[in-house]
Amino acid sequence: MPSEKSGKDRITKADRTRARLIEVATRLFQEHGSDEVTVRRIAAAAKIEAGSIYYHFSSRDQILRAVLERGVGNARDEVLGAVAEAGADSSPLVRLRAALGAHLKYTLRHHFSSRLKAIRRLPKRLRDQHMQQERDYAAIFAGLLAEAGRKGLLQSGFDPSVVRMLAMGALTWAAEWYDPEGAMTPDDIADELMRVLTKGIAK
Amino acid sequence: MPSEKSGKDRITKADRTRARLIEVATRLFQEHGSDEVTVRRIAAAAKIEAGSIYYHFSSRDQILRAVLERGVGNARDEVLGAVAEAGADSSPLVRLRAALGAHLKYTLRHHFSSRLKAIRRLPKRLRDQHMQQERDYAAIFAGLLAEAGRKGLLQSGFDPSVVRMLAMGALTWAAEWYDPEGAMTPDDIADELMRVLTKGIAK
DNA sequence: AACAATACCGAACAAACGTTAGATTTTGAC
DNA sequence: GTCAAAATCTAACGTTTGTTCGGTATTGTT
Repeated sequence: MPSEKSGKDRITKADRTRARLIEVATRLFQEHGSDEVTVRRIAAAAKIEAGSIYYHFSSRDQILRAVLERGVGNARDEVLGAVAEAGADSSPLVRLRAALGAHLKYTLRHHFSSRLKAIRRLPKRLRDQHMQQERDYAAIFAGLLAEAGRKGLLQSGFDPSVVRMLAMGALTWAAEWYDPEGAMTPDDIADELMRVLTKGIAK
Repeated sequence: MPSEKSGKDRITKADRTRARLIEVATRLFQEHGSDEVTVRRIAAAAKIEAGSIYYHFSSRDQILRAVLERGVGNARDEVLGAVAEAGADSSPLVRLRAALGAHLKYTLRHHFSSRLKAIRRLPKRLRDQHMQQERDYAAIFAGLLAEAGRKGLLQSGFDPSVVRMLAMGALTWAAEWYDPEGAMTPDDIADELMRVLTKGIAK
């Protein structure tokens, strides 16, 4: 295995190969299910031989771990970016709309949900770590809801955490039925959800 | 392969074994992902040898097909049952609440979502058939929403099919985070969703 | 140019997979 | 009890999987 935490911060060839491996593995995990992707396919897509992968990763699960880690981290960055872009002084509900939209776009782009089921197979230690990342991610949305509540924008008598999970779940699951060829854009869907979320559909 | 469409309606031993195979396969697909369940594990759980399975099913995919078929069929039955129980003359929104509750309960009990992933791997012919079943299932909810619209119970300006998918998705995804040990019951969650769906959360 | 360290190849491994086919047992009708 | 049909067993098959390892290029430094 190549340089781990060595003082050398020079970009070696192994670093590039490792990055390329994570890149193609991520793409393959998106396009096909995470179970259909073999190390040989990853290797082929990275223009490398199968055995060479084990110079960079000690096992297949380590690749999955790297992909998941980068995945959640990126999603968090994108959602936080969208929230920031909405402006810190905008309404919490506007920022929530931005966050949900970014979440949906990321989920669609990376077919997030198909990965999650792989988590159960992960070693306990790594799984816990990933769950923590997931909690941090959810906290963004919970924070916005809480802020809206504090500013008196919300009704009372509902469970914010359940609503948060229902809303995020609705979008996460949207990746299963969303049709890029259809008339709806991701923003349309996010708008629709936000509309239901705020005003409801009943007269 | 045993009796197919023979006039004999006697319950043979193969019928029982076949039923038992579907039963344990269903359970195994729930508990573990559908990809981790091997033919040998199904056989072992059914107290049979691996090779004997091929007396009842011509391939592994045929088992999966049988499981999916029974799964969607049962879900449909339960949802329709809950709707009927609510009374044909009750408000469409009350019946929608009943349908969503039944959907959630079935999803929780059978860990439905974990199965859907396998659909992409199914032979095209079988997949189309299953998609059709899925559409029939969704039509129950679409019908209730449409009826509510016709009776003037709903606002205008939202897309019913998107709302339907968001609502069903929110519950389907609930299977990923629902904690049976927690304070919430499935009915609580269905109530919460129905509350948001109708009244929204904003002031 | 020479020489370690680095990066990768390529062939093999054992294990597990779905599946097959012949032998063997179990079942139900007579 | 007999005997064919039905149901299951048993032992293998050919693949594919993740992984290992000794060898071979490639690289960067002197």
